[in-house]
Amino acid sequence: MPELPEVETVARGLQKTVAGRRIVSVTLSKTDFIDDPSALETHVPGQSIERVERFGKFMLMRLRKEAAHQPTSSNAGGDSLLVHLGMTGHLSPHPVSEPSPKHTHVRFLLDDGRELRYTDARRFGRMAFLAAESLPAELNRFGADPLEISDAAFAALMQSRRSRIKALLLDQTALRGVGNIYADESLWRSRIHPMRIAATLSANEARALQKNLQAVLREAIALRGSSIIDFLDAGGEPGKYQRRHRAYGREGKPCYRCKRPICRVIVAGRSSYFCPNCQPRPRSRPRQGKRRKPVTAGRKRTS
DNA sequence: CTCGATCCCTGGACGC
DNA sequence: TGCGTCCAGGGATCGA
Repeated sequence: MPELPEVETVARGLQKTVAGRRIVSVTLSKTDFIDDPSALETHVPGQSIERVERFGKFMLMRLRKEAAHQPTSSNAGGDSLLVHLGMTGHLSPHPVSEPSPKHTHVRFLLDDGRELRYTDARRFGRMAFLAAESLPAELNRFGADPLEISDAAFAALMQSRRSRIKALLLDQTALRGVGNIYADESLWRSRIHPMRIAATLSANEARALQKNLQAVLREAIALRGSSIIDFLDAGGEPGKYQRRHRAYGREGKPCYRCKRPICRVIVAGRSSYFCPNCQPRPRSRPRQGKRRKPVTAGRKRTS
C-alpha cells in the first residue's frame, strides 16, 4: 500500500523517466476516481511534465504550458496533476505497443512514443487536474511532511491532541504521508502502544517517536518502499522494506526484541500490530467517560 | 474534537 | 475445480 516511501520511490522514478516529456493526449476509461475528468481532458494535452514530486501520499506532477508567452518563471505557478495511488494504483511509462493491463484507466500519450499509464484495480486512488490558482488551497489541507517537521512542531502536535497516537499518525491533516505500516513500525521502535493518547506522551517519548518515524521512513525510501500486495515502483520493481518490518503484519510471530507474540488490535479502523510487552497498554482506558468525580476545585474553563 | 460505522472496490485467501 | 464468504485498507462522510 503506497505510503510516503512508496510514493517517494515512484515519484523519483517518474522524475527520471518522464520529466520533460510533453503530453500529447489523454485517454480515459473509468473516471469515478477523477475529480473532474473533463478538466483533465481539456487542459492536460499539450502541457509538458516539468517535474514530479511527492506531496504526502500524492504524486504531484507539475505541468508547463508550451505556449510561448507563459511566465518563464516555470515551476512557480503552473497547473499540476495530483495522483493518489490509493491501495492498488500504479503509474508508469510503457511503450504504446505494449498491451495495457486490466484496470488501466488513464493513458497519457507522451511525445516520445511512450504512454504514462495509470492502473488501479480497486480505484481507491484519486486523480485531479489542478489549475495553478487552486493548487495552494488543495495542498494546504494537509499537515506537515514528517521528514521535514521541526522538533518543536512535532512536540506541539503531540501535546495538542487527545486522539489516540495511531489515529493521529494516520491523520493526513496532521502529518502527510504516514500510513498504517510506518505508523506501526515507528510505534514499535518507540515502544509506544497505538492506543496511547497523543497528549500523554512524555517529551522523551514524543522525541523518540519523531526520530524513529523519520528513521523508518528514510530506511524504507532507501529500500524503495514496502511491497505487501502489489506495490511496484515506476520501473515495475518491488520494494524491499517489507523484509524489515518488525510489527506490521506479524500477528502471533515473536517480537524481535522480547520474543513474545505480536498482537493485533483495531485502532482508528485499521489493523494495528504491536508488542504487548514492549508497548504497554495505557493505564486508563482511553475515553471511559466518568472515571473519577470532578473533584472539588478547578474545572478548567475549556471554552 | 474525536469516535465508530459505513461505503467505495476488487482480488486473494480460505473453507467446503 | 469451483463457488461463496471474508478480508484488506485510505479516505470521505455521517451521526453520536
